[in-house]
Amino acid sequence: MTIADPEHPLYGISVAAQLTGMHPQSIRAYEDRGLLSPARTDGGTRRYSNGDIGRLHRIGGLLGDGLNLAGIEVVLALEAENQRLRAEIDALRGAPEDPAG
Amino acid sequence: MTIADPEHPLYGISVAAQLTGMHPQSIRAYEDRGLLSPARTDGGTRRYSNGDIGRLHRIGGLLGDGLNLAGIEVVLALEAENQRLRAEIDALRGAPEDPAG
DNA sequence: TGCACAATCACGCAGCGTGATGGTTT
DNA sequence: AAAACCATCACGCTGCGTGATTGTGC
Repeated sequence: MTIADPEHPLYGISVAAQLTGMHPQSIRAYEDRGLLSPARTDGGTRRYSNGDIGRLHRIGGLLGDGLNLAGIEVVLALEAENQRLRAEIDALRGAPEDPAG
Repeated sequence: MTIADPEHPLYGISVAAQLTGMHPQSIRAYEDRGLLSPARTDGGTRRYSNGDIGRLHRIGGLLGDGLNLAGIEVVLALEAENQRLRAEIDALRGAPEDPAG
């Protein structure tokens, strides 16, 4: 069931805009800054996955906190690394490998 | 030798400005934003430690990368947490508890 | 065929740097 | 008494949101 994959391309940009409360132009600007990389159709139209929507929500939260795009880029990278470090700690402690089972 | 303590208050704001290449007004603005908390004399004059200077250098680096103050606040917190997580991993791996011995 | 999309330009608002001012600490 | 400090105001520059435009994909 690849359709349930969080990275499966599902939405056009206007739907992504509705789901996130963002302006389509803003979403394109975030992509220009490298904050996300949605899939594209053969013709070049963007297709957003649920993972992309989640990432846009995180971006919107950080924007609401007053961060600019340069800061959001660094923060997202640090948060990803942080998550990886926490997983490593769990593994070293012998915790269950995957809480989602 | 408390004088060697990296948190020992040493410099006035103009010296801190020289050491970091920053404008004194900017340094005060960073403090207003909660990015650092230098010591104060009884009269209220700021005194910067070497730790404060290092933090200002890090702030300057992030500013050079285009981050705004809101982003720098989040990044510094994430970097501190990141460092703590790495130390925890080292400890779990049986590395020496304190490299400074 | 029509509607949504792509890419680009223009304008307005807010954050930040920095100079100026007047009073206080060292 | 002088020099450095404090806090605050004012102005200019830049990043970002967003509307308008013209052409293309679905």
